[in-house]
Amino acid sequence: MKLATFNINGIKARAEALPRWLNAARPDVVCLQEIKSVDDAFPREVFEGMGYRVETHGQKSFNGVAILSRLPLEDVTRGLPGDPEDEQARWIEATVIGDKGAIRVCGLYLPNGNPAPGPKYDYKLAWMDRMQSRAAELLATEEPVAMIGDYNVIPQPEDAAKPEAWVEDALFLPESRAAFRRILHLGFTDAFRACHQGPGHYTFWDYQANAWERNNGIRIDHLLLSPQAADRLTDCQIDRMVRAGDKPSDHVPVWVELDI
DNA sequence: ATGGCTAAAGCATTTAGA
Repeated sequence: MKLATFNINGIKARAEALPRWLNAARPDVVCLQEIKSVDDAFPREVFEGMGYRVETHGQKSFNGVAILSRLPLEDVTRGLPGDPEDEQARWIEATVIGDKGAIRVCGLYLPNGNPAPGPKYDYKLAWMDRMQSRAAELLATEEPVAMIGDYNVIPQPEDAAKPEAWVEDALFLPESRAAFRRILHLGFTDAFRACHQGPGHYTFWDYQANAWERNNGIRIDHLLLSPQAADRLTDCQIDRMVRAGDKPSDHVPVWVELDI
């Protein structure tokens, strides 16, 4: 099963680039972030025509997540538990039925949190606390689980081309990184780091200041696997050249191959 | 502190991203 995450930065703006990548990469399942669309405006027919089931959790203008799957989906749920007041569309879950078994897939768009300190940063940390609770619940099932998406966290200095530029940013502050590690240390595996070590691996390049041309990137899109999923991991790659295409998102896809 | 760019809402400019 090929499972991918891709922050597309607007479904309308990616009307050409997203189908182009799907046709080339042929993922079985992809979790999308920042669809920036209400559910009714999502062009589901385009993807249904390519053989994908479409499940969206959108809102007007900002945020919004979705799951596209060529495999059957069961028990789709929308929203991160723990705060009934939270109206931001950043979390969707579904059980994907693979050839050899099932996996619970969570698609997430973790809050940016800038400027820090401030209410947006407080929201980010509170959201990560809620995510940790949900992650612990899912681990307790002892089933394969993948939590994949835009985490808006740079885990380590080697995950940024210029770490010194991020020291006061919500993506790299010690509190953000500690909250990320608390989730990881419940027992999840960072799929990319299980397959690749060292610096120079990024998933986001700013549109400004020729960041792509200078390879001034950061690694903030992650796939975290429960032990039962990590045991089935055979490959993980960043599709970095998508950033060089026409009208690209500022993020690129990251995918895993799982023997499920 | 800002932000050289991009997207969305909506029609001029603001908000948000990271």
